[in-house]
Amino acid sequence: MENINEILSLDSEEKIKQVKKGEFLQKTGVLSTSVFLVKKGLLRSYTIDEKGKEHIFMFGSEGWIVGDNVAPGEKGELFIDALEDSVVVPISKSSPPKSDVHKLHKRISVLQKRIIMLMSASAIERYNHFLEIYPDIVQRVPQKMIASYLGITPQALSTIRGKIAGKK
Amino acid sequence: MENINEILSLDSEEKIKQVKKGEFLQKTGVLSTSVFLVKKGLLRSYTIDEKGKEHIFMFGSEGWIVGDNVAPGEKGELFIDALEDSVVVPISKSSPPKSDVHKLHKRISVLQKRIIMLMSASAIERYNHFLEIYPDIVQRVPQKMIASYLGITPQALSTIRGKIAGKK
DNA sequence: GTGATTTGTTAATCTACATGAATGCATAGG
DNA sequence: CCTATGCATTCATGTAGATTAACAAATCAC
Repeated sequence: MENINEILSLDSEEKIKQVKKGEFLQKTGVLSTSVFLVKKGLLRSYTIDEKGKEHIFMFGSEGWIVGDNVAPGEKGELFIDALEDSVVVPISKSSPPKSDVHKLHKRISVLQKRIIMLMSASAIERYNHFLEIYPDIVQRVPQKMIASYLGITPQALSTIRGKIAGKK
Repeated sequence: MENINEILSLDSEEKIKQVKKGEFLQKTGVLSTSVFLVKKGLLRSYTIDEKGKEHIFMFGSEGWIVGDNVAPGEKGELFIDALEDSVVVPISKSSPPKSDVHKLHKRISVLQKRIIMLMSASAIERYNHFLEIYPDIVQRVPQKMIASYLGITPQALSTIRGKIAGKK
C-alpha cells in the first residue's frame, strides 16, 4: 500500500485521520476538542431530536471544515460520520494556525447564510440555493439527507423536485 | 465630559466606536472589514428580504460580537443598528488577537445551536429557549423584534405568550 | 397634554409543509 | 437468483403558523 501522506501531498507533521464510509468521527456526549478540515471524501454532522428525527447540520467535502463547535470543555452535541471514505486533519480549537482563522470566518459566513435562508426562504427557495452552493453534493448523497439538511421531509422534497422538473 | 475610555476601563489603544440608539453601524452592500465586540449597549443585525420583511440575525449586548461575516473583500449582507446607545470595538477579520479566536468559536457555537433550533424545534420551544439564553434581552426590545429573531410573526408570538401565561 | 403613529392582542381564514399509508424500484446479502 | 430492506414517489388528511383585519394599548412628537 502506498503512503497516504504522499498521495494527498500532506505535510507529514499533520496528524491525518482516515474515516471509512459509515464510521463515526464523533458521537454526541463525548468531549469535543477539535474541528476537522476535510482533505478527501464526504462527511456529515447531525443531531437526533427527542422524537428520534435526524437533522443534518452540515455536509463537509474537500476543503470544508466539519466539527462540533461547542464551548471548550463541553460535551459535543453532534454526530459526525462519513458518507464516503474520507481523510480529515484535526484543527485544534485553542491554537489554530493563522491560515485557519480565515476558514473560521468563512464557516461563520456559511452559517449566517443558512440561518437567513431558514428564516426567510420557502423550501423551494432553499433547495434551489442548495443546488447553487453545493452542485456536487446532490449527486453524492441520497435525497432524504438533502431533505434533512433543508429542514423538510423527503416527501416534501420529492414534490418540490416534481414541480421543478415539470416546469422545464 | 468624562473620558469614555476610563469609564469603560478600555485599553486606550483600542479604537472604540460609539453608536447612538437608532444609528447604523453598517448597511448592506458596503465593504465589511471587521466585526465588532460590544462593550456596552445593545445592537441588532438583520436582513431585509425581497418582500421587505426584516429578519433579525442576532442581538448583541455586552460581551457579544456583532458583525457580518462575509468572505473578506465581499460586500456586507446585513444591516446593523443600535437599539440602545452603544459602544463597540472593531475586531479585524484578517488578524485577530489570539483571545478573539476563542470568541469566534463561541460565536460559531451559538449559530450552530440556532440552526438546530430552527430546524428541529417548534415556535414555542424556540421562544422558551430564547428566554433561557437571553433572559435580559426580553425586557430590552419590543416583542416584534423577538418574533423576527425567532422567525415567526408578532401575532404568532403573541398567541404563544398567551398560552404560556394561561398555563400558570 | 393631545393627537398621531407605532406596538400588541384577538379572531377568521388560508397555505405550506408534516404525517401516514400505499406502491414501485433499487440495492444488498444470503 | 431471490428475498429483504431501504429509498423515492404519490396521495389524503392534519396542523402550525402566515395573512388579513379590526381594535386596544402604549409611545412619540409637537
